[in-house]
Order: sequence, then C-alpha cells, then structure tokens
Amino acid sequence: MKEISKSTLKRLPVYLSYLKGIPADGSAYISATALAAALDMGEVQVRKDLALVSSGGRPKVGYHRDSLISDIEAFLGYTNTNDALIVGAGKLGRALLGYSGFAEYGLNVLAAFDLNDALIGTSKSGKPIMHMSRLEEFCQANKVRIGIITVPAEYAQEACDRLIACGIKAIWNFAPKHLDVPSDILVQSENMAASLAVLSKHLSEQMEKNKEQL
Amino acid sequence: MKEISKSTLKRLPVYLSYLKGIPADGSAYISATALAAALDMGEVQVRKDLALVSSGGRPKVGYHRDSLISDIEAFLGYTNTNDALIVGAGKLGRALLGYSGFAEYGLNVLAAFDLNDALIGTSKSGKPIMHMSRLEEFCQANKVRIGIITVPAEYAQEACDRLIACGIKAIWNFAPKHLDVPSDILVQSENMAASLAVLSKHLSEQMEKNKEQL
DNA sequence: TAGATTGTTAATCGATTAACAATC
DNA sequence: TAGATTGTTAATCGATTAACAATC
Repeated sequence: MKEISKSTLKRLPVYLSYLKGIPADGSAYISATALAAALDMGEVQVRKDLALVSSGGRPKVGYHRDSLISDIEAFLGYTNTNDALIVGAGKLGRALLGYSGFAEYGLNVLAAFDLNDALIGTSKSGKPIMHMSRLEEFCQANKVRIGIITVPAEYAQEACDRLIACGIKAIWNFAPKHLDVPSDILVQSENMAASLAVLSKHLSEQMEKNKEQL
Repeated sequence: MKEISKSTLKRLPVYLSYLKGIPADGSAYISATALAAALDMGEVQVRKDLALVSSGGRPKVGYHRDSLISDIEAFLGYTNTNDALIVGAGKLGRALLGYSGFAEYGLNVLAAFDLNDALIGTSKSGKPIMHMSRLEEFCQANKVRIGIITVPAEYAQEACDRLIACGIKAIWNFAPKHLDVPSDILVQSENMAASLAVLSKHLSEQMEKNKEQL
C-alpha cells in the first residue's frame, strides 16, 4: 500500500461523515466529483484520496456508497474498537465522558479520573469517575490504549507520564501544553488556541479592511 | 508586512502559551533556539515565524520575553476582544460557555442559545442560556462577531445560516458537518474526527507491526 | 459511440530546511 | 576576538493541481 500523508488522513473522516449523512433513499453510488462539489474540495484531491483507501471506483459510476464507507472505516481502523480513559474530570472531561458519538469512530471511553474527591462517583452518563490513585490498577485490568488528557496545563505533563507508565500508546491532549513523550508514543493535540488564532486574525484583518475603505 | 501562512498562524499560539508559562524569575530573554528545543520544533522555523511578527530579536540575546508576548498577541488580534455566542447548549456547548480560559485569547463568550426549553435560564457559569427565538434580537443588541456552533450535525447548517443573517463574520464549528457559507465568512471547524483518525490509524499500524514481529 | 468518470503521470506551488552572511 | 544568535537567500521536499490516458 502507498504511503498516506497526514493531510489525506485528516480528510478521510470528512468524506466518511458526509457519506454517512447521505439519505439512504438516493443512489447507491457516488462519484468523487460529486463528493468534491458537496464539500468544496478539489475533485482530483478527493479522487486521489479515495484511490488510496478503496479500489471500488468504477468509471462513469463512481463508488458504491456503502462499500466506500466500509473501506474508509477499515483503513482508519474504526473496525477495531479502542478503549480509552480520560484524565481530568472537569467540565471538558465530563463532556467528553458523556459524549456518545465517539463509538462511531471506534473509540470507547471507559472512565474518567480526577484528584478531586468531590467528583468521584458516577457521572450522569453512567460512566464512572474514579480517583487518580486507581489509574494504574484500572489500566492493568482493562486494555486501555488511548489516554485523553483534560487537566489544566500545569498538570498535563505529569498526567501524560503516568499514562505512558501504564502502557498507553496514544494520547489525545486537550491541555494547551506541549507534551514530551518517547518516540513510539503518539500525541494528538486538540489545539483550540490555534483555531482561535485563525478566527481572531480573520476578524482583525477584516476590521483593517473596513478602515481602509473609509 | 509579509504574507503569513496558515501553518505559521497556527504555530504562533503554541509559542505564546509556552512563553506565558515560563516562570517570571528566570531570564527576561529567550532565544528562538531555546523555544525550538523546548517545543520539539525546527529552530529555523521558529526563528522565521517570530521574525514575521516581531522585530525585537537581538543577536546573542534573543527576544525580550514580555515584548515577544505582546507582539504575538497584537499580531493575532488578541488585544481587541471578540464577543461570541454559542448555538447549542448541550454538554459541549455548556462546557464551552463555562470555560473561563478563552479570555486569554480575546474571546468573550456572552451567552448560549438552544431550542430546548428545559435548558433555558442561567448556567452554572453565570452566563445566560437563551431560547433560539431571541438570537436575532440578542445579536442586534450586542456586537457579536463570532458564532460557536455546538448543535448536532443535522442542525448545523441551519444554525450557521441564522448566524450569518445576524451579521456574524466568523464561525467556530464543532459539529461534524461541512458548512456552506459566502466567501467573506470564515468557518473554522474543530475537527475531532480528524484527530481520532490520526490516533486510530497510529494504533492499528502499531498492531500490525506487532503482528509482523511474531 | 460519446461522455462521464476513474486513476496515473507530470508540472506547479508552497512550506520547510539548509546554508550563510550580519550583528552584538 | 570568538561565539551565539538573528535574519535572509537558496535548495529541498512534499502536497496539490493540471493534463491525460484508460475504462465502462
């Protein structure tokens, strides 16, 4: 199989969610051209991306929608479920703990952990919030492969180190902090600050443009 | 001023948060080299990024930390505060409504809106949750410039259209859905599915490697 | 057959990296 | 002065786009 670029990897779930959202009463087939038009993307780019994960494309017809969905899901590894736990049961941590939509991506969040005794117990979602002291024990009892970090920035590295010591191989980091990890561990940082920078710059540029027009 | 690339724009907040986290009792100066080392980045890249937003770099000394922070903030437009509102007061919407850390990025979330009467009132954060029918009125009374969408995917386009009709120029979209907007409106999508794809692929690749070793 | 579509090969573009000159 | 650092110019790399051949 050809190497896949990170940009392609990030576009695949976009295709996937669009494909899943198509009403079932329509055609069973969809072309890369149609996908590109619906998502405002270059059609060559879409075609190339799809070619990397599926060989089901037929000239004049396109891709069979359901097969394409399966191919993308298989490629992304959504078919094996990944058990995860959350470190930090603050607002964001609890929101993620209660979010049921992750199952669609093969992500199964088992529990959240926190130092604050007031939070320990069961959340509204029915999933347990446990004390940090039970983290190691829990990891050994369950095959947890993903750690989600939603603690304040100053505790993020510590949380990260403990997760790695527990044998976790991939970290989804929501703390605005760079994490130092061994090279075999993947850190995926959800960089809200970066998004805000893009928004903020757009608005300040627009304000400048308005000034110029006066 | 030179054109700035989107990749640079997204790295600037990373530098910013690192700079802010440096204890004040250390040196007042920091070099691009040191920044690069701390954040695991290329030092030429950091130097080039910083040169775009600040001219305070001095050979052998580096940048004055506080001035560099100011320069980055000014460049990103964090000095003007942007008023924002949230559409969708579900778990994620309420988590964002209650998050106090956005002020640091010049983002001021005023209120959340929802169709569900049970949610209307005041959230724990002290900020109001209002009925969607009052959206237009609220936008006219306040200078809202950013709309944050946290509704389910199927309502996202509708929410987006209403926000644009209210005069909003930038949208931060948490719904897993592509939004169609006029060209002068900026949509920044927080693509959690993309992050999950990266995590999932990493784990499935690692599993394959383990198999090969048998 | 003609036309829509796929998939591939070549060209372009943009961003990163390397090399180096300038400065304190 | 020597060395650390900045900032710039040139080379490389990777991803996107364009052109085109293949297919049903």
